[in-house]
Amino acid sequence: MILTVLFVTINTTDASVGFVESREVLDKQQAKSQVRFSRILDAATTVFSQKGYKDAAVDDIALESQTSKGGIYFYFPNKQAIFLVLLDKMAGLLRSRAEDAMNQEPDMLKKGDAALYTMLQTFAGHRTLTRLFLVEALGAGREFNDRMMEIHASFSRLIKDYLDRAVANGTIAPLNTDIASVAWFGAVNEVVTRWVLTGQPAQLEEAYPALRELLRRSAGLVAQ
Amino acid sequence: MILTVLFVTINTTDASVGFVESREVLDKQQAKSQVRFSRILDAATTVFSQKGYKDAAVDDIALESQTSKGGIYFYFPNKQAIFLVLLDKMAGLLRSRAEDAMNQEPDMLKKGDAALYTMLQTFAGHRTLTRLFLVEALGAGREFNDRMMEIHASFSRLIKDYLDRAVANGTIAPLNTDIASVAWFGAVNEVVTRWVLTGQPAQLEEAYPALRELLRRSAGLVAQ
Amino acid sequence: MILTVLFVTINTTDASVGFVESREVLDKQQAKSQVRFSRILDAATTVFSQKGYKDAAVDDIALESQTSKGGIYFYFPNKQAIFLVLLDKMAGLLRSRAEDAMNQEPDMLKKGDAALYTMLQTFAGHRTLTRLFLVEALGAGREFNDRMMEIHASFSRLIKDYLDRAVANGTIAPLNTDIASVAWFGAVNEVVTRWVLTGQPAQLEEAYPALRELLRRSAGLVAQ
Amino acid sequence: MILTVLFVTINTTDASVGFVESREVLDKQQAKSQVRFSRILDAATTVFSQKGYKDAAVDDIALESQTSKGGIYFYFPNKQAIFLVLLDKMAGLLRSRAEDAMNQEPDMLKKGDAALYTMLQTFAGHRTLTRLFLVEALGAGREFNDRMMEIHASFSRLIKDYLDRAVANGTIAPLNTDIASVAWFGAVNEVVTRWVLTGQPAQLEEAYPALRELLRRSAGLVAQ
DNA sequence: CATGAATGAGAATTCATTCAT
DNA sequence: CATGAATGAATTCTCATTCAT
Repeated sequence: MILTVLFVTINTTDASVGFVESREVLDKQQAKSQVRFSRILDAATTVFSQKGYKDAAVDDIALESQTSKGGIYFYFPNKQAIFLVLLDKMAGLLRSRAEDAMNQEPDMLKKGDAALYTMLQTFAGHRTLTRLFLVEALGAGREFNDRMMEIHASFSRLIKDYLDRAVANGTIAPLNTDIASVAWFGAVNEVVTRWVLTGQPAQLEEAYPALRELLRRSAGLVAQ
Repeated sequence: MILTVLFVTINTTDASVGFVESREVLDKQQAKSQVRFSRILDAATTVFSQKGYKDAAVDDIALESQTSKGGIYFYFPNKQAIFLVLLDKMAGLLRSRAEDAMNQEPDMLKKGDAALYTMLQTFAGHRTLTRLFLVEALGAGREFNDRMMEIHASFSRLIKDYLDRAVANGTIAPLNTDIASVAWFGAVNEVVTRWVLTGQPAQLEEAYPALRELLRRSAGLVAQ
Repeated sequence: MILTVLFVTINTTDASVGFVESREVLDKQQAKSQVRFSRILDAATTVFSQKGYKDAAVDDIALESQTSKGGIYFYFPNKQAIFLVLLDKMAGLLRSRAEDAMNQEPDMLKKGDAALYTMLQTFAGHRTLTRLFLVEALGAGREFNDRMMEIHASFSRLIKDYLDRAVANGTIAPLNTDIASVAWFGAVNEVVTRWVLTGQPAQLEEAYPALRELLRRSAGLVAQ
Repeated sequence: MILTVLFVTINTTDASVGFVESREVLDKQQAKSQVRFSRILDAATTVFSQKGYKDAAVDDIALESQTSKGGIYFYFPNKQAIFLVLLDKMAGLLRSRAEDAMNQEPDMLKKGDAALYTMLQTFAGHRTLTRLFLVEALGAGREFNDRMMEIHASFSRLIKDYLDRAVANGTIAPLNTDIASVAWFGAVNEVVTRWVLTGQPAQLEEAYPALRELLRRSAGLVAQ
């Protein structure tokens, strides 16, 4: 790398350019690293999703990502770590999209609708990640259960916060938001899981109206 | 094993007696067989629930059931079969209890309540089986997903039938029972899953009132 | 197995034979087990001795012992255990032979001679085990060092006891038996190590007279 | 490497100077090279001594020496070479010190004492190198055994020469110096090995008087 | 010259399944 | 029928070595 820098320096008249170039060189390397990192994650998504966590071999991921086994272990300490990164990625994606959708909607009632629709949309747009998230993750082993429950809990909490605010707000009548939030999450979960495993409904978003109606009513709201 | 018994017989009284009483012997043997079969299933429940499907070794089950590996392979063609029997056992238990509860209740509305309460009760009484059913089963591998979806579907259909009848009945207003049944099942699922993995609520049945209220309302019923 | 027993019983007139045969059957199995166990140990001796502990693959031992890898892991929990068994075997062999030789010799001075000669003889008769014991064991890894030092210490202690008794006895004049015993052990060690690695002297026993003289003198005894 | 230095030069004063002073630059570079070379050796000493040859990773050495893996492979063709350099370094150190000590002592008897004391002192002052030399080296693999035996032999020869001269000299009575030299080396070896592995005696030099006495006597000398 | 990403050939260990006894 | 020895394919992870930058 220093050689590269020197080469540039000698061939230019400005040393500072040398540093600029050096930055670029570094960037190029980092970019390459990034690309490979992503390629591994993509491959892992595919493989985990196809074979399940336990049945997926690191070799499979290496093959799929066009890397070597050693290459994968350069980026990840072990198989589990890959899975966890994927899980967190999906959870983060869902959370941020849902929160964004809610923030952009001033109306309290419509906030919930927006979040629900956004989540269905996000799931629909990442079918393999969704499979990982809803199907493979729970049974992937003792070590993952805690993490999964945290993630589930974080979504339930998101819903609970919304419901609590809506109650405080007077938008909806008081209800057991603890159970309600868990149940809501479960309801959406199951609809999405069925879609991911059986392909019903063909377009996940088709479930939106009925689901919205259901959740609204369960919170004591009459359809308008 | 018959031979074993015979052997004993031979050494106690008379070999011919052994043959004469072979019928009785067979029964005895069948009973013994049954016992061993159950012992294996119980052991499998424990082990699968503790380690998960993939991490559970047939040796573990053999140890726990006080049999030998070979013994297990006499009763089951392979490891997967044990798991499937367990799954079906739990599904059957749940279904029959829920159906019984509904049949015993003439009032349409209360049928649903009874089914819900019975299911929570059944889950609560079989925590390890529940864990298998809701946590381990999904991620246990490709081969199990279809079966699991069938089971999920069968419960959703049970709910759907009930809702359809209630609609036809005029008990509740028309609604998308396809989505509703799946969502209901998911809602209950998630509440039970949380309980199984985190121990909340301490008594699963505590969730009943809130859950009942929620589901009722979602079907357009006002709490009485 | 029971079948075998029965078969025998039915075809004989004496039930007690049944038991005799059953014993024999068991013995036959146990004998087979013993044979395989030994075959693995022998193979391990060869392989470890040829390649060293670290470079020896369990696969090599499996090949050499005409077993499968799994077969080896049925008898030993891991590679290390095989090595330790071998080490203990050699240590036990040496110790017991040396002690026997000393016990059979009433004369104090000759006890030492007998022990020395016996050890040289034993080493000479088990060249590969000796290699393991003196060459491979020390550098085989942190976990083995403690054990090796224990073994070394046990031999030094054997020598020290002898020296102490000889001193108490008046056979030899007082000396620092702590250092002397370690040094003696080291002296013999090195002579044997050279033999094992370079083949000098051709017959290890050839070193006996000089070594005996050396050790005797070091204890303050004049050659007779 | 010159280029690297040039780079620095360019950025500090004047590029042309860089070329003019290229001699000096080369020296500077060589010095830097030397430093890095030593740093790698020191790191290797530490790491090999801590983990053993096989368990030490080149990465560990790179980390410890604050270099990169590639850097190490610039100075050494492979891992084995590092170890051999270390071995030769220790052997050379011991030899030269022992020989110096002997040369500085005119009295034949005291030559031996001086050599012994110097060796103990040298070992005591380089505990990690000693560990490498006496513990790790033997079991490090087939390839090292020959070299180790050469080293052992070279020390034995040193001792043998001394003994032969002492015999020729009339200082000591004739004895089998071939075996005696090996035994002496082994005796010292074992005392040092025990110290390195168990920490006994706390100060290695404490063993000197007893050891000296022992060796002297074994050569037929009465303590004065 | 230095760096560290990349490779790929193993290594130890596990385990479902079979089968002789 | 029961047992447990035996198999061997599969799996995760390691690491010396190479080489583009």
